[in-house]
Amino acid sequence: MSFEDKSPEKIIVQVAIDSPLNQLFDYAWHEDFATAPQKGQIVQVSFGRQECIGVVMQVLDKTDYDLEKIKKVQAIAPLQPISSDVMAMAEFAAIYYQRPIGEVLIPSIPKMWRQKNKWELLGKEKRLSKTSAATKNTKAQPGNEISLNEEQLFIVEKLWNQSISKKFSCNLLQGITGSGKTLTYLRWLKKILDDDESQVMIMVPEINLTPQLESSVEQAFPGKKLVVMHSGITDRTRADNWEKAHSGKAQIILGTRMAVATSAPNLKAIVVDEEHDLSYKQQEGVRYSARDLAVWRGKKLNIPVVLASATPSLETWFHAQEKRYEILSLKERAAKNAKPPLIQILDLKQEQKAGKKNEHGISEYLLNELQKNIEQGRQSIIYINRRGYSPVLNCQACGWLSDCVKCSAHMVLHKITEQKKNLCCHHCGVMRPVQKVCPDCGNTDLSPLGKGTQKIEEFLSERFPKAKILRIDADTTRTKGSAESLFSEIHDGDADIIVGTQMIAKGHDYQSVSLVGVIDADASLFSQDFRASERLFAQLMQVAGRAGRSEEAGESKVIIQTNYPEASPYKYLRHADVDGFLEEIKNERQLVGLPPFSYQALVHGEHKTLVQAIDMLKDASQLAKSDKIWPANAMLSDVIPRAMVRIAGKERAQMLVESESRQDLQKSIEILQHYLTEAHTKRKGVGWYIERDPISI
DNA sequence: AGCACGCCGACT
DNA sequence: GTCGGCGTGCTC
Repeated sequence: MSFEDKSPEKIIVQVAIDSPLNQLFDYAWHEDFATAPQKGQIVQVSFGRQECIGVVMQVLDKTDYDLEKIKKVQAIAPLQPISSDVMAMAEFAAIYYQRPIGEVLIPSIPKMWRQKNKWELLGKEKRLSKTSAATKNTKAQPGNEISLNEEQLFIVEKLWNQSISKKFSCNLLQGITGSGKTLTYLRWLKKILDDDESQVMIMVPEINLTPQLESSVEQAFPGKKLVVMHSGITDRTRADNWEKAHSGKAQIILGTRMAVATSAPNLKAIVVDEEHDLSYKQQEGVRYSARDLAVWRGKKLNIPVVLASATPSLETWFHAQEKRYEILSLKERAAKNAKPPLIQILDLKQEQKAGKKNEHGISEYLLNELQKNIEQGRQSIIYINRRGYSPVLNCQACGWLSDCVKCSAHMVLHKITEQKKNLCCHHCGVMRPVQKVCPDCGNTDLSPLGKGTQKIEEFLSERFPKAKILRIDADTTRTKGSAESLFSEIHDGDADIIVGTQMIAKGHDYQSVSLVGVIDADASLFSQDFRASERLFAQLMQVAGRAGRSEEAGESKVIIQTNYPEASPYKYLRHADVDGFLEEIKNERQLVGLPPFSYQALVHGEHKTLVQAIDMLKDASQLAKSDKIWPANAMLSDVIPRAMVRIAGKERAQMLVESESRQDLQKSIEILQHYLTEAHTKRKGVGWYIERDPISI
């Protein structure tokens, strides 16, 4: 090659790379490439001393960078460009969540597609194992469709009309447990899929907890190709599934929050099931809300979006009230004769006054109900949202508590075997054997304070020695397949009592559970977080829904123990009054100007020392507020230590940015980002990030 | 963020 | 004499 080659007509592409640098990098399009560059193409480039993959963001005929230093694109992935809606969504998310575009886009591409040496392998068909499942699926069973009730049919029709009109619309599909939300939206999607080209996306909170979901959705669409996208599948499967969606070969994309960025050329509908679920919010890296992005994507594509929930998030519910979203309610229980469970709020103070016993936090009344239920051969659930044996170990002589060295949290006592107990920090994961004596005073009488699932399990097995008790929490479901086998034990009727955390509330139908007992829910009433009561309500509604899903269960009862029966979540739970509850918290929020009546972003800072973390945020805050273009409408709070100051040895501080105007909030976080970047260079070891729409503050 | 280069301390 | 500590500087 000679210097005459430096023709000015060189094609330049701007490439997004997975790096924290907030910029694109210019590369020359290799003259040997047979095709012209296109936005969205996945390419391999040399970046510094490393080889990495990038995405073409723009095609230009010149560069502002030094032409001498420009490198050539090395290879093009054997794939179509990423669909334009995903590209646009990534560009939006990069600005909205204040992260470089590459950090948003590149991680959404499966790992194997990010390795050039795997490209060829991925083109080849895998072994036959998975294809047999597909063949099984083609065995359609026509006429086997469950017939919908009038309410459901009406909604299917309404959604179908939206599909025909080819316009964006967002729908809140609100219906109590057992009202057939899933059945309803599946039927609508099926109509869409009558067109062989069409694709649909279904998002669910945590698919690993509902292994049977995949097959049940598959059965709903005989002859159609379904792929799943979640963290529980192998890299190879994920790469294959992504490609099938990306190329249009798969019609149904079922997955968790990560699925929202799956490229799909013919997407015609998006469903976000259990839209209120917090797992839609990514809590590390780019802290996006998959639900919000799904709505954005639907709008971009001019297709209908369905947000389904029995207990919608206040944000979604409010949009529906304000007529920005269409509200589709399912008010009837689908199964005839299935009666809603009786919800009792049990006042523990009254019980105590009446001299009733309360063993291990379970009232005499609840114990008696348990006893009755066992005698009748029915299943019961005891819900306690705390895993482990006991939340803290305490020295009664000197008051020592089992605190974690690296975190501002107690270490939780876990029973490993009958004899052996460990202390474990739920925040940094540190685990150590429990000491025999108090490290401060040498006292040998250390006692566990409070109770978790293990302690309740232990107590119940002493109290009901003949009953079969199963515990379901993060500890018993850690290994692959263990959740599945536990749940099938329940379905087979092997368990009399199920003790568990919120894990038991998600998705599963238990046919013969007729008693749900909630113990120790009060703690979240006093949380700093303004969303705590909303969460508690949703959670309890969901566990309550586990009772009486079928006629088999007969008269079902939900007993919620509390010291504060007048607290609003309990008040509305009594009559399962979702709208009443949401109306009340909406009014509260309006009064104090909290979301959805304002928009928020939380600026996090972290460092080994709290002072440094705080100072850094303070500096940025000062600079930002005195900037000429700082919006008058944007409020910046004081810098405060986080509720949990220390995690894994890092001290954390925060400040809140709030505005009634979305645009002004955007403006202000851009200003803050600018100064943080400056301030950051002046300090070493200080980390920061801006979290848009924080779920807990 | 990676990954280099670069210039000072305890080891075969 | 070298391995390695992490300071700072760059990535089209």
